[in-house]
Amino acid sequence: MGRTGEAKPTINDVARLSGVSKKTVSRVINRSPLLNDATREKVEAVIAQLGYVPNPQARALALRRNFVLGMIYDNPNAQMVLNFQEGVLDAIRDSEYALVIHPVDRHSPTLFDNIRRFIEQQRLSGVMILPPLSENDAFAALFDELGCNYVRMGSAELADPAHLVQSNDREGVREAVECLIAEGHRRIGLVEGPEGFRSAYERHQGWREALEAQGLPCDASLIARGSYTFETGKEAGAALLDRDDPPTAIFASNDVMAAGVVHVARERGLDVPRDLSVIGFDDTAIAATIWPPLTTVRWPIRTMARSAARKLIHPEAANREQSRFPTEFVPRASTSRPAQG
Amino acid sequence: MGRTGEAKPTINDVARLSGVSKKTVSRVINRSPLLNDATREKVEAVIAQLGYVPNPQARALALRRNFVLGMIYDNPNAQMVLNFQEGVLDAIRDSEYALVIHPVDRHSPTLFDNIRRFIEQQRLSGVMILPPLSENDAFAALFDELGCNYVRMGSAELADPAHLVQSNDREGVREAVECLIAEGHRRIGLVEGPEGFRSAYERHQGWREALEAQGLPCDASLIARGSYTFETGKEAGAALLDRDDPPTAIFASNDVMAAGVVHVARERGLDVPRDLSVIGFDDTAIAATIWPPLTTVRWPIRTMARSAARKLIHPEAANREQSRFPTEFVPRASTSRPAQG
DNA sequence: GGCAATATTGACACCGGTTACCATAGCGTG
DNA sequence: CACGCTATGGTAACCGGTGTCAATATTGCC
Repeated sequence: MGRTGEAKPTINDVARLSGVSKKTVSRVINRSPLLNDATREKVEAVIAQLGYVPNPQARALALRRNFVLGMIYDNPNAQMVLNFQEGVLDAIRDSEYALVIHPVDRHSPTLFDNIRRFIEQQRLSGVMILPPLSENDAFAALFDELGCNYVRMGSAELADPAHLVQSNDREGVREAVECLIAEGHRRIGLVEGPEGFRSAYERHQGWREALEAQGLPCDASLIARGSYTFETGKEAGAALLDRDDPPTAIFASNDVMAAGVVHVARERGLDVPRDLSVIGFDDTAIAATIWPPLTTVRWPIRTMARSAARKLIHPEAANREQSRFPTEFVPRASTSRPAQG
Repeated sequence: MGRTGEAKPTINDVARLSGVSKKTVSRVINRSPLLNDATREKVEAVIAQLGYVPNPQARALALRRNFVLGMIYDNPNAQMVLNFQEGVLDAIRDSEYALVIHPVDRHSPTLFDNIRRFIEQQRLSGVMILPPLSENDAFAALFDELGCNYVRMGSAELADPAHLVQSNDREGVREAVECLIAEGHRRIGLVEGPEGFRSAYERHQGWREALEAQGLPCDASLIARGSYTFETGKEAGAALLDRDDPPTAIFASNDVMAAGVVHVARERGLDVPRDLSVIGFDDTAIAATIWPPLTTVRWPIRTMARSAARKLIHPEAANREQSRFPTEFVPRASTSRPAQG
């Protein structure tokens, strides 16, 4: 076993002690099939005795590839980012890959330089880009230019399916809003996500499709915009509730904003769900944590992350694997039939 | 600028094009002082022209050190983990360092092997260990054995101050509980954290010290244990509220459990804070998000993370830098005077 | 037993940087 | 003008792995 403080054993030490060449040791490490069992066992014994572990930097240099995946994001939602990280780690567990993370500020003027430097310096074998960054086609161009493999997480049809893992937000929202309609709601508000977000657009469309399918109006006064934060959820919720004719139900484009809507309803003495039904999106931890527990739409972040990581690790298999994942409606206690009237 | 798909330029290309030796290019990269300005400028021009970026793997191999920091954790609290990641990234921004993350399951029987493999394989320049993992002295021994630099994030006095960044949880809790007492509360419950957690112990002691200083009883029936999750917070809260003589205020050892307490109080028709005051710990996003906004104690995770990363990057400076950080009381709306009676 | 075919193994260059040490140029001196 | 010094730059070896290809050992077969 490795002794404290001493230099780590190298492939040369193993070769010398087992009386074979470096190359043979290398073959043992890489499980080359053209190798005598006796030799293999002899070398493996020495490896175990020395506690030898191959140096990943040397390997990366010789192979001209680095067993490191990168994750680039700028996301207000901690739980989502963490779920994603977990999913990636599921995929690389027990492999030689590692995950380096690179959060950025998407409003920074140096964003592109920042990402370029990150990619050039680290020479990753691939990167995953989370929304909303992933919605920007300019990044795809940058990664192509840098010769860096990448996968974008998206919520909609984007250009290049080989570099994409997506969920079907639109259908998920439509299903959720249809449930509200089925329960008798007729005025259903929308707290939509920020301008320029693909996910915001898709969820908006899901809401619209559900209403239009039932011949219900989708007028603009039923829509308020937030920016995926709790505070803006409160503001948007307040704007909708200020109408003369407030909605009896509100769909918010993410859980955090939905929590803001619940919050502001409460401040105004409204009971959720009796006076107002609320539905969120994401099914992050907050959904089950607030009172009342939030009805929401879950998208399988962790599963998608696993898939994204696998695409980077096994590029050949990339195009075979499913890359569109269904969402799931999660009914909880923040929705009910509307109060009559 | 780097052209798409082509092999990246190496130090040899730069040397050839600028008509000097590799070594001279290396000197330029490393800003060696014994170098003619004319030569330097010539080489720098070629570097810019080629878009040359040194290969970090080759560097790591030659220098026998890897510019990568690791972060090991098993934490139920997403916001805390993310804040920590942000802090580390503050510290390594604009440097050549990268951060790799390694979440683990602390109940896994293979935990030690898992961490050992991670360290041996990645050859990091240092790792940061988050609570509750950081409270286990066996890890420190493991890292010492592996010759891996490390910093433990702790909430209490631990063995080795050079490898430790801590916050003063006990004082923070004492201050918070003293505020409750000052408002007139006399029966103050404690939802403590899981057995074996140093942070749980320290926060428990803070509660106890505050009560004892005022001569108030701290009997065991005022204590219920959770495991830092929302569900167990609900259960512990329910246990305390089931007393014949329920507390008028409850301190929960983290925000998530505090949210659970608020939740269960609500289920029983109690109004927070009128019928029950609740204080949490951490000041993660959930604190401001639930209703009513939670009074809590903030520990400066991000600042501490920055400090931890700096300790790993500049080991010489490690012992000079402050390594005990104060907490801060954050009053919000979940506390008030007790209802009389 | 001799030979070709095949299974194993080794020698050596190379990946892209670094360090140790040497060579040369420019310059002041005796 | 030979000499020694400093400033600068080059050469070669090395970090710890990998690929190529040739060398050797073993085996099957006549």
